[in-house]
Amino acid sequence: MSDRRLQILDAAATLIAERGYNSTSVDDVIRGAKLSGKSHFYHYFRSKEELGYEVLNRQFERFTERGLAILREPMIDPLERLSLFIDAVVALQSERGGRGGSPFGNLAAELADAHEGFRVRIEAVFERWASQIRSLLWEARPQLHDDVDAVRLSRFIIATLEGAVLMTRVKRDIGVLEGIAIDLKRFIGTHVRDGGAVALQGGRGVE
Amino acid sequence: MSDRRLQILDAAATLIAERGYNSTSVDDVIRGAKLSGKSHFYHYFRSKEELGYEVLNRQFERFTERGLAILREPMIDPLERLSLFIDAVVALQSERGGRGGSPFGNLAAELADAHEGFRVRIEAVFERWASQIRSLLWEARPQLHDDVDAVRLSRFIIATLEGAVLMTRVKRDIGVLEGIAIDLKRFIGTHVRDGGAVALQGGRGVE
DNA sequence: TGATATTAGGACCGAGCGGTCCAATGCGCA
DNA sequence: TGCGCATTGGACCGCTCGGTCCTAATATCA
Repeated sequence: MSDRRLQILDAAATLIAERGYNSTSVDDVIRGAKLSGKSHFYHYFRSKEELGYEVLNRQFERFTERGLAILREPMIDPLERLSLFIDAVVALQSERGGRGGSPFGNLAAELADAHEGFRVRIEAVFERWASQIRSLLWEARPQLHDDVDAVRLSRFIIATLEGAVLMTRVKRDIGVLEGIAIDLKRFIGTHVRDGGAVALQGGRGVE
Repeated sequence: MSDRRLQILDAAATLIAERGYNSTSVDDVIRGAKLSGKSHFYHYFRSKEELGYEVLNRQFERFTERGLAILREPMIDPLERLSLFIDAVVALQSERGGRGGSPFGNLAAELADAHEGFRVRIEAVFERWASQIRSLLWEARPQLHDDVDAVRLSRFIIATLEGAVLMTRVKRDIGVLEGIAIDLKRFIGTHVRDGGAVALQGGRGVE
């Protein structure tokens, strides 16, 4: 992948995260990536749609490196990994200063009904994310109650995190996400055999 | 409020829920509400922005009538009301066939960072919603553990529901929302003194 | 009947959109 | 030196956008 292509992708990713796909014009991307003109952009991408697809892929790659990687750390207890992963999501959002929500959730809300091509790609992203959590839960199954439904629990975790990031954006208050993260860990703890006191810190109401 | 105004508001609400605010043109609204032309529309609304604000208000009014009303039913046990409210959210989304997510969540994702006017209005909507849940939790406090944080729990409920509706939209599968609703009730149940077996049905893993 | 809103309908505006095309540069490499 | 590619820069296209303006037709009620 050429440098310029990555440069365009990064500029577009930032803009789309801030303003959404439709409200980010190709001219905005050109300005953001400091290209010389339209022809320069269309030298690298066939269309704005293609750009959008690749931005989504790249955002997921980044998320895989900076967030999901924690789920696969082999030396850490699986449930603690899950806790660290939730912390990482909070930290990632904190870095952005509350603005610019989840790159997936944003596109989902904007395009899920309007653009089938994006919908299926976003669905695939969430599925890959969920499958990572599922395999972690599988790894942790000796510590969990027998009747834990990994599919349902993984969806619950993702939905809650996505919703929490959205609320944080609206209220411009990272504390919202932090509080929900604590409660989410508590909920996961209720699936653990001994009550969840081991790996998932944060008892009821403890800040 | 004149009939025509309401007609425009309803048409716009449907379109904006489906396609978002930016992707709904004034001409679309005119076609949807069967107006004769632009001047006819601008006879009732000063701008598209004003229309958007009033659509948001109207959506919240509708949600107050059809959803939040359950939270205030005086003859039902508060925790059971909360359960019924969650069921109502599921039913509302089910009616829409999985498409068209939360009218608030959609606008939030699309406009929270880009348009301050919308952001503060959406924040107010979520705050009013949260306050209804808080006062219900206050009512239910004899049944709850002493250390339940009503502010945090109400935010958790809203975030999870919003996230779940979004996931349902992406996967086009109402079962996602139904599963998360069950888990959400279970989580609320963990805040109840006797273990939550009374008002909130649905034990662990029971479908 | 006449005065007054409301409704209808279309022409028009400046701006931005995604996208195409073209001509002129640099710039390394055989 | 000359070939080929990346880069620069701008003109241009058809279309849609939010919004304005102006003129009739139609309903309402004194």
